[in-house]
Amino acid sequence: MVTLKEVAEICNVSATTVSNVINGKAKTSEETKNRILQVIRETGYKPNYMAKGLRGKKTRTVAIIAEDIEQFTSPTIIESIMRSCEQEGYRAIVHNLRLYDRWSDTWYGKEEEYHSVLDPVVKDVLSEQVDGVIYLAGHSRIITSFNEDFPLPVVMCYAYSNSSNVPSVVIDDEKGAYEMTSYLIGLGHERIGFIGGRMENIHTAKRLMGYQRALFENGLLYDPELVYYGDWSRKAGYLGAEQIIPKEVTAIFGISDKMTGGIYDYLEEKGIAIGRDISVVGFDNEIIAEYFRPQLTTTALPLKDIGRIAAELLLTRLEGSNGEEPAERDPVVVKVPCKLIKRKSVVKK
Amino acid sequence: MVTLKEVAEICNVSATTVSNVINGKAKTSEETKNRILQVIRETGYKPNYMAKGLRGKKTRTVAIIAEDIEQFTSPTIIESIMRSCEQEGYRAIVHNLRLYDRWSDTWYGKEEEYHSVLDPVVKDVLSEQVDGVIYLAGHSRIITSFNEDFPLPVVMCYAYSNSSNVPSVVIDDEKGAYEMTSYLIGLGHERIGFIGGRMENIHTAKRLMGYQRALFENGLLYDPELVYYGDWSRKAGYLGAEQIIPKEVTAIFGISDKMTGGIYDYLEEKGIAIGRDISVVGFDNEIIAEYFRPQLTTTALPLKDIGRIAAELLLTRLEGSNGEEPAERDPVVVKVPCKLIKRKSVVKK
DNA sequence: TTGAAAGCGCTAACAC
DNA sequence: GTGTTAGCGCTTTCAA
Repeated sequence: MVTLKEVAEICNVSATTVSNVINGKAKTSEETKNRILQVIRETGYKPNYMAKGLRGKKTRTVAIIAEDIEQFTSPTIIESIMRSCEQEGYRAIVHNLRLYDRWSDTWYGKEEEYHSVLDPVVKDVLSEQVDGVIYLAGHSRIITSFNEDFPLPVVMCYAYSNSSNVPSVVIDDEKGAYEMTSYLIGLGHERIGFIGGRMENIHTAKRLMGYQRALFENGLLYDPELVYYGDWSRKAGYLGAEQIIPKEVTAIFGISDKMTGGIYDYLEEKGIAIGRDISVVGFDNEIIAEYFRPQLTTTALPLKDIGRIAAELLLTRLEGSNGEEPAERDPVVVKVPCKLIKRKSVVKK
Repeated sequence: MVTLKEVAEICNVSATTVSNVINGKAKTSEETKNRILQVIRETGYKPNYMAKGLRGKKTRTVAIIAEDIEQFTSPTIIESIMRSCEQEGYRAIVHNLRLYDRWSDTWYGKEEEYHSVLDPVVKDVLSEQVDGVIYLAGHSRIITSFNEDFPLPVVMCYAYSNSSNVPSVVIDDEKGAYEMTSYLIGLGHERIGFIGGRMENIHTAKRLMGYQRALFENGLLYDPELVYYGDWSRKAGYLGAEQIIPKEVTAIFGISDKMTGGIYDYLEEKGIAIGRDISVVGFDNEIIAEYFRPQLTTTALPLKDIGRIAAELLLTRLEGSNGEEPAERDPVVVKVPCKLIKRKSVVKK
C-alpha cells in the first residue's frame, strides 16, 4: 500500500500538504491540489486507518455491540444502522457477544458471566478508538452496563438504558398491542385471549398494557382468565390455546409469531378453522407469518426504523459535541411505532 | 485509557519491558513481571489496538466481507466464523456490502456497480491491517474479485473462487439433492418433479445434477418435462407446480423452502393433500419449513460447518505462513455435506 | 501557501 | 534482564 509520504515525494511536496489536501484543512493552491489529487487517484492511495486513528481523535467509526447476531431482529437493524452510517461517511463495525450461543437463555441475571463476555468487548471497542457505540440487545430489558462516566457516546437499541445520557430506541410494544386489540374489537370481538411471554418480561408487560387499554377504552372488562404466560416457544402457544379456548374466546392474540404457530397447531388439531371459526393474530411479522395457513395477521416490527433512528441519534451527538463533554440531559426513550399487517387469520364476528 | 508508557512509569521500568511482559517476548525476572502484571490489572490497561496494528505486522484480526448480512444464510455463518476466531484468539470484523439493499437482484453481471461498492471496502480492509479476509457470498457463483496477487490470504465462503490460492467453502449441492432424490425413490416414487431456480444458477445446476444422478443410478429415465426453472420466489413454486402436476408426478422437489411454499399454495388450492396424495420436499431448512402444514421434509444447510471450516482454513494459513508468501497450491474446494431432515410432507408410494 | 518537527502508543533491534 | 533508540503513517502546531 502506498503511503502519504510516498504521495508527497512523488508530488515534491511535504506530507503536511498532502494531508491538508485530503482533509481540506489549510488552503492549498489549485495547482498543487490538483497534482496531489491526481497522484492519489493514480496510485490508489488510501489513508491508513490505524495511523489516522492513532493520531487524530475521530475515526468516523462506530461500534455496534450486538448481543446476538443470529437473533431474528438483529441483521435488519444492523444493516439499517450501517446504511445510515454510510450516508454520513461513517463506518460501523460489529461485535457479537453471542450470548445465546454461549448459554442459551441461562445467563439472565448472571451478571458475572455476562460481564465476562461484555467487558473484554468493551475494552476492545475502547482500544479501537471508535467515536461512539450502539448496543443492540436481543430482547427488551433494562441494561445497566453503561453508566454515566462511560467515555464514549452510547445509544441503546431494542432495550432500555438506565443511564441519563444513553438514549434508548425501542419498539412501541404498548401501542402495537393496543392497535391490534382495537382492530379485533372493531371487528366485534369481545372475548380475546392473550398469550404472552414470561410475566416479568418487558415486551409481555407492555403489550399486555396495550391490550388492556384497548379493552378499557371500549368498555370491555379485562378478564385475567383469558391471559396465559408462556416462554415464547411454539409449545407455549399450544399450551396457552389449550387453556384459553375452553373459555369461549372468539379471538386469540399471541404476542409472537412463533408462539402463534403453536396456537395454530392446537386449533388445527381440534378442527377449529382459523379465519372462519376463530380469529388468531400474532406479533413480529417474521417470515413464517406469510407461510401460515391461513396467512397470519400480525404486527410488523419497525426494525429498519430502529436502526436508522439509533444511528441518527448517535451521529448527531458525534457531530454536535466535537470532543466536548456531551450535555447532561434527561433520559431519552424513542418509541418506534409498529405496523399492523392484515392478512387472512381474522374474521368479523 | 491508560497507556503502556504510564504503566511503565508506575512500575519504574521501560516501556520495552512492559511490552515484553505482555507479549512474552524476552525473559523478565519473575519479580518485575509480577509487579507489571499487577499494575496492568489494577489500572485495567489495554493495549491500544491502533498502535499495535500500526507498528507490528499481525493484528490477529480477520475481515469478513459479507455481500448481504440480511440474507438468511449469513448471520449463522458469520457467528460461526466469529466463534472459531475467538477460540484462536482472533477477532473478526464484519463489512456488509448490502448488495441486495442497494439493487435487489439487478446487479448481476453489472461488474461496474459491484466494484463501485466492493473496491472501497477492500481498500478499507487493507488499510485496517487485517491479517486475512473471508468473503461471504449471498449465493453461489464464481467470484473473480480476488486475483493471484491480492496481498492478503482470502477464503471464499458460500461461493467459488477462480483463483488458485483462494480456497472455497461451499455446500455440497449435488450430494444434497442426490440424497433427497434417492430418499424419494427409495419410497417408491418414480416420477418426481423438480422446481429449480434460474437455469444458469449454480445451486440449480448442481442440484439438478444430483437429482439426475439419483434417477440414473436407480434406472429411472430423466424426463426434462418434469423440471421447471423459476426465480426462487414463492410464486415460482406455484407456477412450477401448476405446470408439473398435470404430468402425473407423485412427488415434487422444490429446491428452496420458499419456492416450496408456492407448491403448497397450489396443491392446497387444488385440494391435493400433501403427505398423503402427494409428496413434497424442499431445500434449505429455513425456519418456515417447520411451520408448513404438514411440516416440510427438506435439506438442512450446514451453515455452522461452513463458517467453522472457512475460519479454520484461513487461520491455518495465517499461523503457518508468518508473513512469507503463501505457497502456490491447487485450487481447493471444500464441499460441506447437507443433512436430510425428515418431516411430514412425504408418503410412501 | 507550504514545510519542519513533534508525537500519537506501540514494537523491534540492538546495546548495556 | 532491562533500557535506548528509532520508526510505523498520520495529523498538528508553529514557523517560514
